[in-house]
Amino acid sequence: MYRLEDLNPVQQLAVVHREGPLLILAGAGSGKTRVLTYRIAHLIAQGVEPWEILAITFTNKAAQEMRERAGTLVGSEGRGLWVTTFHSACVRILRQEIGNLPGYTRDFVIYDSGDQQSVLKTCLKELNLDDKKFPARAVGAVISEAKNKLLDQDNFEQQSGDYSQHQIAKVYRAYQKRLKVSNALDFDDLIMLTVSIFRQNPEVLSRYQERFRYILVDEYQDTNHAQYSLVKLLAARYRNLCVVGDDDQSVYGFRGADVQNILDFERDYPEAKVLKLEQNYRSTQSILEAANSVVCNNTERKEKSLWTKNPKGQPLIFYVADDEQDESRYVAERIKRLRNLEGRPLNDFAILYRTNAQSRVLEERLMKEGIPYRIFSEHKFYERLEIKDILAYLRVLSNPADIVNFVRILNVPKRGLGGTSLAKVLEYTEEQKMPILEAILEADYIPDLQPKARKSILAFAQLMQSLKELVNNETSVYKLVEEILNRTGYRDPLITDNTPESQARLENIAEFLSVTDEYDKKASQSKPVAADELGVELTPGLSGFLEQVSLVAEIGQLDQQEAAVVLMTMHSAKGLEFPVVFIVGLEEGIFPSIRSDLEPGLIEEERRLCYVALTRAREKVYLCHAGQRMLYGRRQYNSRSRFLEEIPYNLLEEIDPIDPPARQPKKLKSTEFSSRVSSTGLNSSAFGSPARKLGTPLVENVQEEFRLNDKVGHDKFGQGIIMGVKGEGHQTVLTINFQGQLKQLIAEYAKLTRLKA
DNA sequence: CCGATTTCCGCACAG
DNA sequence: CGGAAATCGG
Repeated sequence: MYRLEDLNPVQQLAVVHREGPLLILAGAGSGKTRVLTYRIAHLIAQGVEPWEILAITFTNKAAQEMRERAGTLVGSEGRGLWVTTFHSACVRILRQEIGNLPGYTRDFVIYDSGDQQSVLKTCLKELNLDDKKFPARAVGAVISEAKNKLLDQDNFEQQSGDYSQHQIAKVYRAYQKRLKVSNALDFDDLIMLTVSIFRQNPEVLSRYQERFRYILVDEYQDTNHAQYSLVKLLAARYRNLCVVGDDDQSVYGFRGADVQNILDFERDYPEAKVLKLEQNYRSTQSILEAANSVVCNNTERKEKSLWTKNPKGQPLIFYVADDEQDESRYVAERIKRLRNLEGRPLNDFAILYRTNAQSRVLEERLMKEGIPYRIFSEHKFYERLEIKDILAYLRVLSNPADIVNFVRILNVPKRGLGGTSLAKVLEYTEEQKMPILEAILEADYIPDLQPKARKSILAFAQLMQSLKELVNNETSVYKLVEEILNRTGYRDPLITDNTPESQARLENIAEFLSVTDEYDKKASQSKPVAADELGVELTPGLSGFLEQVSLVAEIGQLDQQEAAVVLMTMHSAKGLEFPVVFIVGLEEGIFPSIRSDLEPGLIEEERRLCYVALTRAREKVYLCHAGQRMLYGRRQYNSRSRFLEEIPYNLLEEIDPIDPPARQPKKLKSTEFSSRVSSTGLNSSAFGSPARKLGTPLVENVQEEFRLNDKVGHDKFGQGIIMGVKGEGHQTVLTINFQGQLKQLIAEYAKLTRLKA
């Protein structure tokens, strides 16, 4: 059972709000998952049927967490409730409504980005496009972007202007054609085509509108246009749409997320109720204040001010490293000391970086120091070569038209069938317009094949035929995979090899087998009983298994409970929290990334990322800057990240209080922030300003008109207290706390009056 | 056709 | 620098 008393007043309002649109602006650590799950429980308690509720998240992890937490609140009352990702919801709808998409059957397969890539390469070759001018990756990105904007191949062609766009429009068309031949959809299609079916078939849409009378969307700031439209369509009738998000945490612009969706919610739904969850339960005041003062430099954002009842905590610690080696040494050393001095377990620590390339040095250091660590999101289980191979067998068996996966396995293991034979097979398949797996049964009629190749293809065809019988006899997935492995001899070369890599592959295969076994067992229990099964219906058999795999992409991570420091990008840290957080590489050109210099708006996204990173921490934040850094095989000299300058000085300390006080721990001198080295790595003298060493004061006579903690008055913002002083003379920038609202003002222009304390 | 060698290229990323 | 793809030679 759930208790409303466990929630703060605003959270309660969010939970009990019943009819009509609701926008919940949920700051970092404000208990939004709690609100969402309680809201689901409350709706059900108020008599809403669970199957009338649709809760959408972005990641499987979030969906699973929400399912579990909702499950403990409502128990078996939750049967029929949908708590899923956008993609998984769309797949379920599409399996049902695929009849509205000519050319597709319900066995359709989902192509991942790798599969997508190989289809694109074929298309580019077919159209004789220079793959230097049109790299498959880039073209794929354009097509994906188009789909996220709901532009199908016709719309895209219409709105394409220059030559290059017209060429891409051709590729787009060819690409869709090839997907259809393979009875395949890519991830972006799942959303775009669901929307398209809804738009073209009002009676279909109507059924779903009637069913999902209450819709909840998590991380609404991350929705792209297609997802936004999908939600809008579904909610159009009952308008019981509750969206939760934080515009300050929108960091996925690069994959089509549009912050405007959340900013415009009140325009789309004028009757919307808006609630702000501003109490943070996670971080210390210092951390929160630092995060706020960084993000308040952004212009396009909803005003909000996070606060907390938590203690002030210690200042954020700032370390200037010589280079990336020194940086990693510092991090490792700090972790060791905090473990010794404060008895912290390894799981307390997270190291966050901007790009994956930064992880290696850290890894090497941790390894050397014997500190157990775990890299979050190394490449995905289902994307490993051997797993993809086995999956390719399964996919072709389930969908005989699947060309990409056919190509993948034709010569795996080695059957002496290379590009030449493959081309002939493909040509024949295209002419005959039949599924490729059926085409090769007629290998005798395929022209121009070498006798050896012909024989080999026929043998392969018969092998697949025999495996297909197993599928038809509803053999368990486990048994099927075992038969594939045995009959193809897939593991033989790995066993012979006996290298560490081949050993790892064999282990992965063994793990895959246990995944299939688990699936067989789970799916055969017809009723979802346990609470954690809310919203997951497993179809027994191969197709159900494949769907699960396509949508989940990551294997249940149960065995990763062992204590270890975690390393991850700031992006993947979103939604997580740690007692101690290290943020490394605070350098212009790294973080913020080099690209934010030119593209407008990008810097604001980087700043939000900084906000996300800082607010992951509960107790302590360590910030590192390296004066020089080896990256991508070249040495870079970067100046300090502007984000460091945006944190008020009184919240930063350069000497960690856990150090023995050799000298008095000093506050950072503001002058140390004013000098910058140009990001080209050359010193700035070439640009007119005199070369000088970092740390040397720029201005000799500092007029200290305003000092920390001075009380000041402003005719617009009222009374405030100075939280930070940065820069000198004309450039002095003050960070002022006006009743919880942090503002950064230029002292010279702000017309401030000094008040007596 | 296959393995070895060279060349190329580089943000963030779930589904 | 390191991984993936392209190219070369047997």
